[in-house]
Amino acid sequence: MPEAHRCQSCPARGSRVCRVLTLMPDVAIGRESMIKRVPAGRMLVGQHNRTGWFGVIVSGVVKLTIGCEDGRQQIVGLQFPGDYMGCTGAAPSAVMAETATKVEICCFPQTYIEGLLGRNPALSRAVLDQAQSDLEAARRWMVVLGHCGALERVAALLLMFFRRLGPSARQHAVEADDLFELPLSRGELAEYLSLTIETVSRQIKVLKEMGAIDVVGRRGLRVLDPAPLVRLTGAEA
Amino acid sequence: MPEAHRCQSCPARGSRVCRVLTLMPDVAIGRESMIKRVPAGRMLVGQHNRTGWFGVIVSGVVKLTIGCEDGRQQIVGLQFPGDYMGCTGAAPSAVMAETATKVEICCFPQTYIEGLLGRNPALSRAVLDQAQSDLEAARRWMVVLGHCGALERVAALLLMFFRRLGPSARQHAVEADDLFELPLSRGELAEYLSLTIETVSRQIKVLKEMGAIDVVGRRGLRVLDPAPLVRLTGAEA
DNA sequence: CGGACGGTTGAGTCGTGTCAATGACCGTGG
DNA sequence: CCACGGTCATTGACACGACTCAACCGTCCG
Repeated sequence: MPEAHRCQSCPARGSRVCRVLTLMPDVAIGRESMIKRVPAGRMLVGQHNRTGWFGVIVSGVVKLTIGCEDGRQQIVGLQFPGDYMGCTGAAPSAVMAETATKVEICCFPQTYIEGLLGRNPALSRAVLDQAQSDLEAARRWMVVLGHCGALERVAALLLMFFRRLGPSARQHAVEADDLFELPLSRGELAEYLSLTIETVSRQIKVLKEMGAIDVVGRRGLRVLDPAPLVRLTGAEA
Repeated sequence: MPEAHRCQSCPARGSRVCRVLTLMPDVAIGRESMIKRVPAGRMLVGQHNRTGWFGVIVSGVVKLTIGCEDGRQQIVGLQFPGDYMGCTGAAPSAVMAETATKVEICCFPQTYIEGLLGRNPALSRAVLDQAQSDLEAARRWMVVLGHCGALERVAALLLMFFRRLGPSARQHAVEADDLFELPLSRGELAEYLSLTIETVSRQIKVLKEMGAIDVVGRRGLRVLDPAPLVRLTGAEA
């Protein structure tokens, strides 16, 4: 498929990195990049491993985790469509990447991207911008973990999913039903929120009884009224 | 003072950004940069303000905070000598920067650095590298806040100060006494650790009774035995 | 249909926050 | 130089929230 076509219909085409890449005259995306399709629950980047590639997520959600000595692991970030993957830094990282859902990634070989970064300031600027916005996001999340109780944490996370994956973010606006699928299991929600599964479950129940959300099955979520969620996350207790 | 002299004796000269800057032939640091001297407790970057400058910390500690609606604020990061300040990103940030101690910063005008970044891939690479290592540090700290109890958190922070500010990091190795000064008050320690002042105080007492540390006055700290601190932070409970 | 897994619900404990009082440090002014 | 006051730090008693342990339930597979 010619790269013009592939990118034009790509959900990630609006991202900082992709905007720059598609504008670069000497980059033939169709020839250099490759769409990786990965099922859920697969490890993309192991601890202290370099990737060998650099990619932009086209669809799906990737969780970034750090493993603890006791065997448990904590989720320290989530990557959505448009975000890039694959550390461009030389230093090996303690952060691992694992697919939370089925994922499609548009991948370039690491060496190819490294060359581009050295030659093209606009690209490194785009990558820098995203790294800084990731950093900002991580710091804002630290505040949630620090100042907020269990209910507020759950509300903040569900609200985030609603905003990034909910019907408003979807391509087909015709979709009348505002039901969408959570990319994480209860256990993963707990790992991200630094809570136990039981507490997460209880707080979801509370939000349900408040009339803010509706839960269908294990992963289905409907936001009936965003206002209580916003109120909870805005005014940290 | 000629820039060669100033940089040669600068404590920050080993940092990624400075290494690149001093190697750039067209940069006359002495002409473009300016050493800012700021007393403790001064706001460097307010909320949603752009800085107008870009700088590398020469001495002192800067705390990065995010303000909450309830008036309280949380510390989300600390910047030490060698780290850069001043967001190069276009987006205004919710993160504020405030001096924790007396601070010296080697500052460049924002416009000057922006031009350099657009022209010089090595510099943007250096900035990108530090942004990514800041990101990694923020994520590792999230794990501390998430998985660790009060004692472990305090131990982790004191150990970090010991490593970055302690006698081993000092220029004059002749200094026999391993006493050093904490850059943060108890209240600030609490804000960084997401604990209360009282809890911080109690845990410091515990560490003292373990024989790991000795506290002199309000800010003096002596690490008598790093081992218990390392053990506490390594094996998160 | 039945097992297995993930999720929900309940009772009890422990840790940290809260509130309140005391104590130590460090400026200021006499 | 010392007395004083304010701020910061320490210590104690108590309450509340989240974790732990344990049982149950629903859903999704074979």
